[in-house]
Amino acid sequence: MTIRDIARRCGVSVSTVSRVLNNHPDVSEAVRERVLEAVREAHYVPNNSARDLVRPQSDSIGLVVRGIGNLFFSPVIHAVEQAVDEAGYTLVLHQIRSGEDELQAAASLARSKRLRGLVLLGGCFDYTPEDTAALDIPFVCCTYTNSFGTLGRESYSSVSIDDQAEAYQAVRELTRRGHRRIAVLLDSVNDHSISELRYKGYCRALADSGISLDPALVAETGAFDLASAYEETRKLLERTDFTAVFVIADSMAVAAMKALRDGGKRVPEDCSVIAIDGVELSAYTIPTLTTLIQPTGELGDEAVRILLDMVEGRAGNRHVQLHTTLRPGGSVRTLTP
Amino acid sequence: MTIRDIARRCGVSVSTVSRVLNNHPDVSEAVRERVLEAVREAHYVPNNSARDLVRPQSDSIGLVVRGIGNLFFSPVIHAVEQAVDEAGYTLVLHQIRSGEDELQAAASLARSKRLRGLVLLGGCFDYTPEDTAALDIPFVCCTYTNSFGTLGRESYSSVSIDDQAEAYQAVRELTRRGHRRIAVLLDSVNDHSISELRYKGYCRALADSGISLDPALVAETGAFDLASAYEETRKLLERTDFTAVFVIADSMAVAAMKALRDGGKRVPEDCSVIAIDGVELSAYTIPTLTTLIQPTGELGDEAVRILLDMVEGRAGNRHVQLHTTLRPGGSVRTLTP
DNA sequence: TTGAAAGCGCTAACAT
DNA sequence: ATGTTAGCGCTTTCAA
Repeated sequence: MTIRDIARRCGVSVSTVSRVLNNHPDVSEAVRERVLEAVREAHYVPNNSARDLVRPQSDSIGLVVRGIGNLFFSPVIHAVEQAVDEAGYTLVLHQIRSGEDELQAAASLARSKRLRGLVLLGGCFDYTPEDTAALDIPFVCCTYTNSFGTLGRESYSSVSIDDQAEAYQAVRELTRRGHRRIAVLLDSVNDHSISELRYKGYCRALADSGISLDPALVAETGAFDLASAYEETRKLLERTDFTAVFVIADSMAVAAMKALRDGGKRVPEDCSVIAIDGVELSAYTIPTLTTLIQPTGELGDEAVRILLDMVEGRAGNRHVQLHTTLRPGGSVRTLTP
Repeated sequence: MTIRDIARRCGVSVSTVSRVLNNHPDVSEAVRERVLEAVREAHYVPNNSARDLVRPQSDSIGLVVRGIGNLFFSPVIHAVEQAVDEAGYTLVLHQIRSGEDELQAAASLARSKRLRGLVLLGGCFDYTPEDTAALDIPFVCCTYTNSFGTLGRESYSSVSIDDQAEAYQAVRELTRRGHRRIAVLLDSVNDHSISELRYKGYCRALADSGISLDPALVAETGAFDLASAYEETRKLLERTDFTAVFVIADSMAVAAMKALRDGGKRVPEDCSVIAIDGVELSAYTIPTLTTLIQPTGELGDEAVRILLDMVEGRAGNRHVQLHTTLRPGGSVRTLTP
């Protein structure tokens, strides 16, 4: 079933059918109706490949996500989808594995799908100009920046929170409430990524509070999954004692709270827990997780706004930094000596 | 950058480049090397649209998901992706909104992307033959069956658990442990979907245990989100009393446990909770949720196996029913009178 | 082993 | 208002 079949059925030319299909105004109402009817009854759907091939440019925006299952990404994906849709573009969602190179994947996707622009979700923080060379369309790093790479700020766009500053705030919230033995649960202290940034914020907060860093309080999971977070927290408990833990992500914090409880510590009576992200589910843990909520909807909206400004030539690249909001929860208590 | 540019750069014809790109054997090693080198340095990626257009059939399998954010779907999507990949096909992931018609979306996707087959995740349970008429390629309903539709069993494939039977098991687990005032938390008793099936299992289990159905114990949320689950559980608590709740999904159960706690009930001391699904996170609630785990990996694997058997003509349609496994958890206690 | 050329389904000039 | 036709980038006969 092609456009020619429809044309034949209606006794018109292919261009007329094409015009109807693309909502061009110069078609008589009668013919338009006839064509639409034929399209409907034949269940005809235009072949996108042929369209893409012939159109000067597509209306596709790519979204490359590392780990669609990441709880924190869900609302961001949703927002991006909505924003792209509202702007009249088509979203092409592409998920990659943790091992895959997102820039490589993005470049392939961009060329094969003729993308106009790209949103990268959950990518690396250390691109070099060579890495991004293959990407010849506008792109926005969503939820991260190139803090560890050599990519100039003028050569890419981003929307994110200030990971270091927010981590600083989270830990300061603990010191403000009297905690001094504060552990940190993270992926790795030098992953050149989110862990490292948030770890720096932790260190700076301790320093500013006159607390010296105790390596025993640093728990590295080496991964982002719940099982490792649980395990590391158990080990942490056996290794040393502390009155609070700063966890770099909500999901890990859920596992950490479980580990604390299984290790005989009540949250928040014996140990406080604070995290960053703010996934919906952590509002339903017992106790509710105290966390710095990322503005997921705005992150997605803003990413698309920046991208389309670039795509449509309204503006050049830019970097936007958003802020978190403290969701008080019940996992942090004030220490009264 | 097209195949012609590469051809020119190497001083060969486009057909030769095409042969190299498609791993045809009849190219001299020298030329092959030269072409590959040019491809690499030019960052050339073949235009997929052009390829799709000219190839008799694509190597694409579609996965249409309603709600990518659904925790329970994550591992299934992962498994499908892996299986499709391993079989040498390309997965096209398409997420739809809750309002959208998945068959409509699937049909469009199928035609525009020339899909060979489709996996439907989280679709409706009540298709009619007319609904699926537009779908002229093999498809598999993953995690559901057409229990409420008029579609003949011979005209589609499915992989799922027996929702009614599994719900029956879950509730029987409660009655076996002495519970008789058993509430149920679900979306709707007649949604012609998963809720309705699991509700039937609940009713049957009560009947078989000689317990009469009390309408006050039936809590309908009207939606699948956490907030509604929480609210309905709070209302349930005010309305009547009970010693156990059967929740039709893990995610809702997490919210329910919170509501019970906030309503002054300890789980499992004052109220037991059992659910179906088995998402990773519910293993980290306090207490660990007792639930019937769905074999998510197998659901995905089997869906792809069935689909490819159909696509490659090895076999016709078929229906596979898998079983859940009880994850004991700590949210159910035995009632000792 | 290689090249020339047809044509996949569609859109957008350019004609009429 | 409608039709004719030239490609878009690619794969694949068919010929050399």
